[in-house]
Amino acid sequence: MIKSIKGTRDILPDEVGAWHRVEQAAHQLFSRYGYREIRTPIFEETQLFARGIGADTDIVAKEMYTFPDRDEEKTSLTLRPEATAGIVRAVIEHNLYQTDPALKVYALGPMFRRERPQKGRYRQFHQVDVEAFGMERPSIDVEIIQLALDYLRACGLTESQLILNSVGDAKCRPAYVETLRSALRAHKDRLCADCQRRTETNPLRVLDCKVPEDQAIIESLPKISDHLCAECRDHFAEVRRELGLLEIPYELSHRLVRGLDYYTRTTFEVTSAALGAQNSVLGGGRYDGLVRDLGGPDLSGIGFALGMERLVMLIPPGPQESRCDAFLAVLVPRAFDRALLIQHDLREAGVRVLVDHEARGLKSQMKKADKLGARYVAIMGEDELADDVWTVRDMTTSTQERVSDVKLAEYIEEKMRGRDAG
RNA sequence: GUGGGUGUAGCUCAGUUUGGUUAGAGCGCCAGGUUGUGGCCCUGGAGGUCGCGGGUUCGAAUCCCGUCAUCCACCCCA
Repeated sequence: MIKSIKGTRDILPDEVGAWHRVEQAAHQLFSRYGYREIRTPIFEETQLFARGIGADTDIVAKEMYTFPDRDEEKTSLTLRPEATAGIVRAVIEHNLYQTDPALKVYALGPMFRRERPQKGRYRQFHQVDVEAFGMERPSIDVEIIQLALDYLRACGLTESQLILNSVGDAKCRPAYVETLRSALRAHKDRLCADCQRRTETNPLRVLDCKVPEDQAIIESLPKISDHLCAECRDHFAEVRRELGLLEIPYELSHRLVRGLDYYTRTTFEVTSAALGAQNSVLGGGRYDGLVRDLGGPDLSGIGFALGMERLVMLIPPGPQESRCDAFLAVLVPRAFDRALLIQHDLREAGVRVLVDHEARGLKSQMKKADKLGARYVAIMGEDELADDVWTVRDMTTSTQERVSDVKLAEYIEEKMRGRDAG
Protein backbone atom coordinates (compact mmCIF):
# COMPACT_ATOMS: atom_id res chain seq x y z
CA MET A 1 0.00 0.00 0.00
CA ILE A 2 1.25 3.47 -0.84
CA LYS A 3 1.27 5.63 2.24
CA SER A 4 1.83 9.32 2.85
CA ILE A 5 5.52 10.01 3.14
CA LYS A 6 7.26 10.29 6.46
CA GLY A 7 6.41 13.42 8.36
CA THR A 8 3.42 14.30 6.19
CA ARG A 9 -0.18 13.67 7.04
CA ASP A 10 -3.67 13.98 5.69
CA ILE A 11 -6.01 16.46 7.28
CA LEU A 12 -9.22 14.48 7.05
CA PRO A 13 -12.74 15.92 6.72
CA ASP A 14 -13.47 15.46 10.43
CA GLU A 15 -10.46 17.61 11.28
CA VAL A 16 -10.90 20.32 8.71
CA GLY A 17 -13.44 22.23 10.79
CA ALA A 18 -10.75 23.14 13.31
CA TRP A 19 -8.49 24.32 10.50
CA HIS A 20 -11.24 26.49 9.08
CA ARG A 21 -11.73 28.05 12.50
CA VAL A 22 -8.09 29.08 12.89
CA GLU A 23 -7.91 30.27 9.28
CA GLN A 24 -11.06 32.34 9.56
CA ALA A 25 -9.93 33.80 12.87
CA ALA A 26 -6.70 34.84 11.18
CA HIS A 27 -8.38 36.59 8.25
CA GLN A 28 -10.85 38.32 10.52
CA LEU A 29 -8.51 39.47 13.26
CA PHE A 30 -5.50 40.43 11.17
CA SER A 31 -7.55 42.71 8.95
CA ARG A 32 -8.70 44.54 12.08
CA TYR A 33 -5.05 45.33 12.74
CA GLY A 34 -4.53 46.49 9.17
CA TYR A 35 -2.71 43.43 7.84
CA ARG A 36 -3.42 42.13 4.36
CA GLU A 37 -2.83 38.64 3.02
CA ILE A 38 0.09 37.90 0.74
CA ARG A 39 0.66 34.60 -1.05
CA THR A 40 4.14 33.70 -2.17
CA PRO A 41 5.34 30.52 -3.93
CA ILE A 42 6.13 27.49 -1.81
CA PHE A 43 9.46 27.12 -3.57
CA GLU A 44 12.18 29.64 -4.18
CA GLU A 45 15.77 29.78 -5.26
CA THR A 46 17.90 28.06 -2.63
CA GLN A 47 20.05 31.14 -2.39
CA LEU A 48 17.23 33.13 -0.84
CA PHE A 49 17.05 30.92 2.23
CA ALA A 50 20.79 30.45 2.55
CA ARG A 51 21.27 34.21 2.70
CA GLY A 52 18.14 35.02 4.67
CA ILE A 53 18.10 32.40 7.39
CA GLY A 54 21.83 31.92 7.73
CA ALA A 55 23.98 29.31 6.03
CA ASP A 56 25.16 27.93 9.36
CA THR A 57 21.74 27.32 10.84
CA ASP A 58 20.50 23.74 11.06
CA ILE A 59 17.59 24.61 8.82
CA VAL A 60 19.81 25.56 5.93
CA ALA A 61 22.64 23.14 6.66
CA LYS A 62 20.63 19.95 6.89
CA GLU A 63 16.87 20.38 6.90
CA MET A 64 15.95 21.87 3.55
CA TYR A 65 14.26 20.07 0.68
CA THR A 66 16.59 21.22 -2.06
CA PHE A 67 16.65 19.96 -5.64
CA PRO A 68 17.95 21.03 -9.04
CA ASP A 69 15.51 22.48 -11.54
CA ARG A 70 15.29 20.82 -14.94
CA ASP A 71 17.01 23.67 -16.73
CA GLU A 72 20.42 23.89 -18.34
CA GLU A 73 21.87 25.95 -15.51
CA LYS A 74 20.54 23.51 -12.93
CA THR A 75 19.11 26.27 -10.79
CA SER A 76 18.90 25.09 -7.20
CA LEU A 77 15.37 25.21 -5.82
CA THR A 78 14.16 24.73 -2.25
CA LEU A 79 10.76 24.12 -0.70
CA ARG A 80 10.36 26.99 1.73
CA PRO A 81 11.33 26.09 5.30
CA GLU A 82 9.80 29.28 6.67
CA ALA A 83 7.80 32.19 5.30
CA THR A 84 9.70 35.36 6.06
CA ALA A 85 12.41 35.08 3.41
CA GLY A 86 9.90 34.65 0.59
CA ILE A 87 7.78 37.53 1.81
CA VAL A 88 10.81 39.79 2.07
CA ARG A 89 11.80 38.78 -1.45
CA ALA A 90 8.33 39.72 -2.71
CA VAL A 91 8.41 43.03 -0.85
CA ILE A 92 11.72 43.90 -2.50
CA GLU A 93 10.80 42.56 -5.94
CA HIS A 94 7.59 44.57 -6.14
CA ASN A 95 8.84 47.67 -4.29
CA LEU A 96 5.94 47.31 -1.92
CA TYR A 97 7.62 49.62 0.59
CA GLN A 98 7.29 52.49 -1.87
CA THR A 99 3.62 52.10 -2.64
CA ASP A 100 2.08 50.72 0.53
CA PRO A 101 1.58 53.35 3.24
CA ALA A 102 1.53 50.69 5.96
CA LEU A 103 3.33 47.57 4.88
CA LYS A 104 1.69 44.96 7.06
CA VAL A 105 1.12 41.51 5.62
CA TYR A 106 0.28 37.98 6.68
CA ALA A 107 0.46 34.58 5.03
CA LEU A 108 -0.88 31.09 5.66
CA GLY A 109 0.48 27.93 4.17
CA PRO A 110 2.73 24.90 4.16
CA MET A 111 6.44 24.89 5.02
CA PHE A 112 8.91 22.05 4.65
CA ARG A 113 11.77 20.88 6.81
CA ARG A 114 13.42 17.51 6.73
CA GLU A 115 13.50 16.85 10.47
CA ARG A 116 12.71 13.74 12.43
CA PRO A 117 8.93 13.84 13.02
CA GLN A 118 7.80 14.31 16.59
CA LYS A 119 4.80 15.49 18.55
CA GLY A 120 3.55 18.63 16.78
CA ARG A 121 6.38 18.54 14.29
CA TYR A 122 6.01 17.45 10.70
CA ARG A 123 8.09 17.63 7.55
CA GLN A 124 5.27 19.43 5.83
CA PHE A 125 3.75 21.72 8.40
CA HIS A 126 1.68 24.87 8.23
CA GLN A 127 2.33 28.30 9.56
CA VAL A 128 0.51 31.53 10.04
CA ASP A 129 3.00 34.28 9.43
CA VAL A 130 2.63 37.99 10.17
CA GLU A 131 5.10 40.70 9.17
CA ALA A 132 5.30 44.49 9.45
CA PHE A 133 7.95 46.47 7.56
CA GLY A 134 9.48 49.90 7.83
CA MET A 135 8.45 50.65 11.39
CA GLU A 136 11.20 51.39 13.89
CA ARG A 137 9.27 52.41 16.95
CA PRO A 138 8.84 49.91 19.80
CA SER A 139 5.08 50.30 19.61
CA ILE A 140 4.96 48.11 16.50
CA ASP A 141 6.74 45.37 18.46
CA VAL A 142 4.03 45.65 21.05
CA GLU A 143 1.29 45.68 18.45
CA ILE A 144 2.62 42.49 16.90
CA ILE A 145 2.78 40.80 20.29
CA GLN A 146 -0.72 41.92 21.15
CA LEU A 147 -1.95 40.67 17.78
CA ALA A 148 -0.34 37.28 18.41
CA LEU A 149 -1.97 36.94 21.81
CA ASP A 150 -5.34 38.17 20.55
CA TYR A 151 -5.16 35.61 17.80
CA LEU A 152 -4.46 32.72 20.14
CA ARG A 153 -7.34 33.81 22.32
CA ALA A 154 -9.63 34.13 19.30
CA CYS A 155 -8.80 30.52 18.48
CA GLY A 156 -9.85 29.46 21.96
CA LEU A 157 -6.41 28.88 23.40
CA THR A 158 -6.41 29.79 27.07
CA GLU A 159 -3.31 28.15 28.51
CA SER A 160 -0.31 29.94 27.10
CA GLN A 161 2.65 31.97 28.26
CA LEU A 162 4.47 34.85 26.63
CA ILE A 163 8.24 34.87 26.95
CA LEU A 164 10.20 37.98 26.02
CA ASN A 165 13.80 38.95 25.45
CA SER A 166 16.01 41.29 23.48
CA VAL A 167 18.95 39.87 21.57
CA GLY A 168 20.56 43.20 20.67
CA ASP A 169 21.54 44.35 17.22
CA ALA A 170 24.52 44.37 14.89
CA LYS A 171 26.21 46.94 17.10
CA CYS A 172 26.05 45.19 20.45
CA ARG A 173 25.36 41.52 19.86
CA PRO A 174 28.71 40.47 18.35
CA ALA A 175 30.53 41.83 21.40
CA TYR A 176 28.17 40.00 23.72
CA VAL A 177 28.59 36.76 21.81
CA GLU A 178 32.34 37.03 22.31
CA THR A 179 31.94 37.81 26.01
CA LEU A 180 29.70 34.78 26.30
CA ARG A 181 32.11 32.58 24.43
CA SER A 182 35.01 33.55 26.70
CA ALA A 183 32.90 32.87 29.77
CA LEU A 184 31.93 29.47 28.37
CA ARG A 185 35.50 28.51 27.61
CA ALA A 186 36.30 29.00 31.27
CA HIS A 187 33.79 26.24 32.11
CA LYS A 188 34.52 24.12 29.10
CA ASP A 189 35.27 20.80 30.83
CA ARG A 190 32.10 20.90 32.89
CA LEU A 191 29.71 21.47 29.99
CA CYS A 192 27.89 18.76 28.08
CA ALA A 193 29.33 17.71 24.73
CA ASP A 194 26.69 19.63 22.78
CA CYS A 195 27.44 22.82 24.65
CA GLN A 196 31.16 22.46 24.14
CA ARG A 197 30.46 22.35 20.44
CA ARG A 198 27.98 25.26 20.66
CA THR A 199 30.55 27.35 22.50
CA GLU A 200 32.41 27.61 19.23
CA THR A 201 29.60 27.39 16.67
CA ASN A 202 26.77 29.34 18.29
CA PRO A 203 27.26 30.32 21.94
CA LEU A 204 23.75 31.77 22.23
CA ARG A 205 22.33 28.30 21.85
CA VAL A 206 24.01 27.17 25.04
CA LEU A 207 21.50 29.36 26.83
CA ASP A 208 18.60 27.05 26.06
CA CYS A 209 20.44 23.83 26.78
CA LYS A 210 18.25 21.44 28.79
CA VAL A 211 20.93 19.24 30.36
CA PRO A 212 20.41 19.53 34.16
CA GLU A 213 24.12 19.53 34.99
CA ASP A 214 24.69 22.60 32.84
CA GLN A 215 22.02 24.76 34.44
CA ALA A 216 24.11 26.20 37.28
CA ILE A 217 26.79 27.31 34.86
CA ILE A 218 24.25 28.80 32.47
CA GLU A 219 22.70 30.84 35.26
CA SER A 220 26.11 32.29 36.08
CA LEU A 221 26.84 33.41 32.51
CA PRO A 222 26.78 37.06 31.50
CA LYS A 223 23.31 38.15 30.45
CA ILE A 224 22.55 39.92 27.19
CA SER A 225 20.42 42.45 29.05
CA ASP A 226 23.58 43.77 30.68
CA HIS A 227 25.36 44.10 27.35
CA LEU A 228 22.83 45.88 25.15
CA CYS A 229 23.87 49.12 23.54
CA ALA A 230 22.03 52.26 24.61
CA GLU A 231 19.64 52.22 21.62
CA CYS A 232 18.70 48.57 22.12
CA ARG A 233 18.28 49.11 25.85
CA ASP A 234 15.97 52.08 25.31
CA HIS A 235 14.01 50.23 22.68
CA PHE A 236 13.49 47.24 24.94
CA ALA A 237 12.57 49.43 27.91
CA GLU A 238 9.88 51.11 25.84
CA VAL A 239 8.54 47.77 24.62
CA ARG A 240 8.24 46.66 28.23
CA ARG A 241 6.66 49.93 29.32
CA GLU A 242 3.98 49.66 26.64
CA LEU A 243 3.30 46.00 27.43
CA GLY A 244 2.77 47.13 31.02
CA LEU A 245 0.48 49.92 29.89
CA LEU A 246 -1.62 47.42 27.96
CA GLU A 247 -1.51 44.99 30.90
CA ILE A 248 -0.04 42.22 28.81
CA PRO A 249 1.66 39.73 31.15
CA TYR A 250 4.97 38.23 30.10
CA GLU A 251 7.95 36.44 31.47
CA LEU A 252 11.37 37.89 30.84
CA SER A 253 13.92 35.32 29.79
CA HIS A 254 17.48 36.18 28.96
CA ARG A 255 17.74 32.60 27.75
CA LEU A 256 15.28 33.03 24.89
CA VAL A 257 17.35 33.05 21.73
CA ARG A 258 15.76 32.45 18.41
CA GLY A 259 16.96 29.87 15.98
CA LEU A 260 17.29 32.04 12.93
CA ASP A 261 20.23 34.37 12.42
CA TYR A 262 18.25 37.37 11.29
CA TYR A 263 16.59 38.33 14.56
CA THR A 264 17.52 41.59 16.27
CA ARG A 265 16.31 43.33 19.41
CA THR A 266 12.87 42.11 20.51
CA THR A 267 12.31 38.36 20.42
CA PHE A 268 9.33 36.54 21.86
CA GLU A 269 7.75 33.16 22.05
CA VAL A 270 4.46 31.72 23.24
CA THR A 271 4.55 28.27 24.76
CA SER A 272 2.05 25.76 26.02
CA ALA A 273 2.88 22.86 28.29
CA ALA A 274 0.27 20.70 26.58
CA LEU A 275 2.52 20.32 23.54
CA GLY A 276 5.21 18.21 25.22
CA ALA A 277 8.78 18.93 24.30
CA GLN A 278 7.69 20.85 21.20
CA ASN A 279 6.12 23.42 23.50
CA SER A 280 6.48 26.49 21.33
CA VAL A 281 3.28 27.51 19.52
CA LEU A 282 4.49 30.79 18.17
CA GLY A 283 7.76 32.61 17.90
CA GLY A 284 8.91 35.86 16.44
CA GLY A 285 10.86 39.02 16.72
CA ARG A 286 12.41 41.95 14.99
CA TYR A 287 14.72 41.55 11.99
CA ASP A 288 16.04 44.95 11.14
CA GLY A 289 18.86 43.83 8.84
CA LEU A 290 17.13 41.19 6.80
CA VAL A 291 15.61 43.28 4.02
CA ARG A 292 18.95 44.94 3.35
CA ASP A 293 20.78 41.59 3.52
CA LEU A 294 18.50 40.28 0.82
CA GLY A 295 19.28 43.15 -1.49
CA GLY A 296 16.53 45.58 -0.52
CA PRO A 297 16.56 48.98 1.16
CA ASP A 298 17.45 49.42 4.81
CA LEU A 299 13.97 48.58 6.01
CA SER A 300 13.22 47.30 9.48
CA GLY A 301 10.92 44.35 9.97
CA ILE A 302 9.16 42.47 12.71
CA GLY A 303 6.90 39.47 12.70
CA PHE A 304 6.01 36.09 14.06
CA ALA A 305 5.33 32.59 12.84
CA LEU A 306 2.80 30.27 14.37
CA GLY A 307 2.64 26.49 13.97
CA MET A 308 -0.87 25.62 12.86
CA GLU A 309 -0.62 21.91 13.67
CA ARG A 310 0.36 22.82 17.19
CA LEU A 311 -2.41 25.37 17.49
CA VAL A 312 -5.04 22.96 16.18
CA MET A 313 -3.86 20.41 18.75
CA LEU A 314 -4.43 22.91 21.53
CA ILE A 315 -7.79 24.42 20.75
CA PRO A 316 -10.99 22.89 22.11
CA PRO A 317 -12.76 20.56 19.65
CA GLY A 318 -15.76 22.07 17.92
CA PRO A 319 -19.21 20.50 17.97
CA GLN A 320 -20.08 17.76 15.50
CA GLU A 321 -21.39 19.76 12.59
CA SER A 322 -24.52 18.93 10.67
CA ARG A 323 -23.83 18.07 7.06
CA CYS A 324 -27.24 18.65 5.61
CA ASP A 325 -30.44 20.54 6.22
CA ALA A 326 -32.84 18.37 4.27
CA PHE A 327 -32.68 14.75 3.23
CA LEU A 328 -34.90 13.40 0.45
CA ALA A 329 -35.93 9.82 1.13
CA VAL A 330 -37.55 8.05 -1.79
CA LEU A 331 -39.08 4.59 -2.00
CA VAL A 332 -39.96 4.20 -5.68
CA PRO A 333 -38.10 5.11 -8.85
CA ARG A 334 -40.57 7.77 -9.97
CA ALA A 335 -40.23 9.50 -6.62
CA PHE A 336 -36.47 9.50 -7.12
CA ASP A 337 -37.02 11.47 -10.33
CA ARG A 338 -38.96 14.06 -8.35
CA ALA A 339 -36.11 14.21 -5.86
CA LEU A 340 -33.56 14.85 -8.57
CA LEU A 341 -35.64 17.73 -9.86
CA ILE A 342 -36.34 19.31 -6.52
CA GLN A 343 -32.91 18.95 -4.92
CA HIS A 344 -31.43 21.42 -7.36
CA ASP A 345 -34.08 24.03 -6.54
CA LEU A 346 -33.25 23.62 -2.89
CA ARG A 347 -29.54 23.90 -3.45
CA GLU A 348 -29.98 27.06 -5.47
CA ALA A 349 -31.92 28.45 -2.54
CA GLY A 350 -28.95 27.72 -0.30
CA VAL A 351 -30.35 24.63 1.39
CA ARG A 352 -27.93 21.78 1.97
CA VAL A 353 -29.79 18.81 0.58
CA LEU A 354 -28.86 15.17 0.07
CA VAL A 355 -30.53 12.13 -1.45
CA ASP A 356 -29.73 8.48 -1.03
CA HIS A 357 -28.12 7.18 -4.19
CA GLU A 358 -28.22 3.55 -3.16
CA ALA A 359 -31.97 2.94 -3.34
CA ARG A 360 -32.15 1.36 0.07
CA GLY A 361 -35.07 0.89 2.45
CA LEU A 362 -36.70 3.77 4.28
CA LYS A 363 -35.29 2.75 7.64
CA SER A 364 -31.79 2.83 6.33
CA GLN A 365 -32.39 6.18 4.66
CA MET A 366 -33.75 7.60 7.91
CA LYS A 367 -30.72 6.34 9.72
CA LYS A 368 -28.42 7.95 7.22
CA ALA A 369 -30.33 11.24 7.40
CA ASP A 370 -29.98 11.18 11.16
CA LYS A 371 -26.24 10.51 11.00
CA LEU A 372 -25.80 13.37 8.57
CA GLY A 373 -27.58 15.67 10.99
CA ALA A 374 -30.52 16.43 8.67
CA ARG A 375 -33.12 18.72 10.21
CA TYR A 376 -35.83 17.63 7.82
CA VAL A 377 -36.47 14.44 5.92
CA ALA A 378 -38.87 14.59 2.99
CA ILE A 379 -40.29 11.16 2.20
CA MET A 380 -41.98 10.08 -1.00
CA GLY A 381 -43.32 6.57 -1.55
CA GLU A 382 -46.34 5.16 -3.43
CA ASP A 383 -48.88 7.08 -1.32
CA GLU A 384 -47.23 10.44 -1.68
CA LEU A 385 -46.54 9.92 -5.36
CA ALA A 386 -50.22 9.31 -5.97
CA ASP A 387 -51.17 12.60 -4.26
CA ASP A 388 -48.11 14.48 -5.54
CA VAL A 389 -46.96 15.32 -2.02
CA TRP A 390 -44.01 14.75 0.31
CA THR A 391 -44.22 13.70 3.93
CA VAL A 392 -41.87 16.08 5.66
CA ARG A 393 -40.54 14.92 9.02
CA ASP A 394 -38.97 17.36 11.42
CA MET A 395 -36.19 15.29 12.95
CA THR A 396 -35.86 17.38 16.07
CA THR A 397 -39.54 17.27 17.05
CA SER A 398 -40.42 13.98 15.35
CA THR A 399 -43.52 15.56 13.87
CA GLN A 400 -44.43 15.39 10.21
CA GLU A 401 -46.82 16.89 7.73
CA ARG A 402 -47.65 16.54 4.06
CA VAL A 403 -46.45 19.20 1.64
CA SER A 404 -47.28 19.32 -2.04
CA ASP A 405 -44.41 18.63 -4.42
CA VAL A 406 -44.43 22.10 -5.96
CA LYS A 407 -44.33 23.76 -2.54
CA LEU A 408 -41.59 21.61 -0.99
CA ALA A 409 -38.63 23.83 -1.79
CA GLU A 410 -40.48 26.90 -0.58
CA TYR A 411 -41.65 25.08 2.56
CA ILE A 412 -38.18 24.01 3.59
CA GLU A 413 -36.65 27.38 2.80
CA GLU A 414 -39.32 28.96 4.98
CA LYS A 415 -38.62 26.57 7.83
CA MET A 416 -34.89 27.11 7.58
CA ARG A 417 -35.32 30.88 7.69
CA GLY A 418 -37.53 30.57 10.73
CA ARG A 419 -34.85 28.56 12.51
CA ASP A 420 -32.01 30.83 11.54
CA ALA A 421 -33.95 33.84 12.79
CA GLY A 422 -35.01 32.09 15.99
C1' G B 1 21.86 11.68 12.60
C1' U B 2 21.14 9.27 18.02
C1' G B 3 18.12 6.67 21.95
C1' G B 4 13.63 4.25 23.62
C1' G B 5 8.38 2.50 23.06
C1' U B 6 4.74 0.38 19.75
C1' G B 7 3.03 -2.47 15.13
C1' U B 8 -3.29 -7.84 15.70
C1' A B 9 -10.48 -5.89 12.02
C1' G B 10 -12.11 0.87 9.35
C1' C B 11 -10.85 2.92 14.78
C1' U B 12 -9.25 1.87 20.10
C1' C B 13 -7.14 -2.28 22.03
C1' A B 14 -6.90 -7.67 24.54
C1' G B 15 -4.22 -12.16 23.44
C1' U B 16 2.69 -12.44 23.39
C1' U B 17 5.43 -13.51 29.87
C1' U B 18 4.42 -19.90 30.22
C1' G B 19 4.36 -21.55 21.49
C1' G B 20 -0.90 -25.80 20.93
C1' U B 21 -8.23 -26.27 17.90
C1' U B 22 -11.79 -22.25 13.26
C1' A B 23 -7.29 -15.12 16.53
C1' G B 24 -11.09 -12.02 20.22
C1' A B 25 -13.74 -7.47 22.46
C1' G B 26 -15.77 -2.51 22.30
C1' C B 27 -16.93 1.23 18.82
C1' G B 28 -18.10 1.86 13.64
C1' C B 29 -20.37 -0.49 9.14
C1' C B 30 -24.49 -3.71 6.90
C1' A B 31 -29.10 -6.40 7.70
C1' G B 32 -33.26 -7.94 10.70
C1' G B 33 -36.60 -7.17 15.11
C1' U B 34 -41.49 -2.55 12.73
C1' U B 35 -46.07 -4.34 5.36
C1' G B 36 -43.12 2.93 4.85
C1' U B 37 -39.88 6.11 9.70
C1' G B 38 -33.88 8.09 12.80
C1' G B 39 -31.83 8.25 18.01
C1' C B 40 -32.27 3.82 22.83
C1' C B 41 -32.48 -1.50 23.06
C1' C B 42 -32.06 -6.71 21.16
C1' U B 43 -30.37 -10.38 17.34
C1' G B 44 -27.41 -11.66 13.31
C1' G B 45 -23.64 -10.57 9.48
C1' A B 46 -19.50 -8.73 6.76
C1' G B 47 -14.54 -7.35 7.74
C1' G B 48 -7.85 -9.73 9.70
C1' U B 49 -1.37 -11.46 4.53
C1' C B 50 -1.43 -10.88 13.39
C1' G B 51 3.77 -4.65 9.54
C1' C B 52 7.20 -7.38 6.11
C1' G B 53 11.22 -11.17 5.25
C1' G B 54 13.92 -15.12 7.08
C1' G B 55 15.03 -18.72 11.08
C1' U B 56 13.91 -22.32 15.35
C1' U B 57 9.90 -26.04 15.98
C1' C B 58 5.63 -31.54 14.84
C1' G B 59 3.31 -26.62 15.45
C1' A B 60 4.69 -19.33 15.76
C1' A B 61 0.38 -13.45 16.65
C1' U B 62 3.52 -15.69 20.67
C1' C B 63 10.65 -17.46 20.61
C1' C B 64 15.29 -15.59 17.61
C1' C B 65 17.56 -12.45 13.65
C1' G B 66 16.87 -8.77 10.09
C1' U B 67 13.95 -4.98 7.93
C1' C B 68 10.18 -1.27 7.42
C1' A B 69 6.63 1.90 9.55
C1' U B 70 4.97 4.79 13.48
C1' C B 71 5.15 7.40 18.18
C1' C B 72 8.02 9.81 22.04
C1' A B 73 12.60 12.01 23.33
C1' C B 74 17.63 14.17 21.93
C1' C B 75 19.77 17.64 18.14
C1' C B 76 17.05 21.74 16.22
C1' C B 77 12.62 24.30 15.77
C1' A B 78 6.62 26.85 14.75
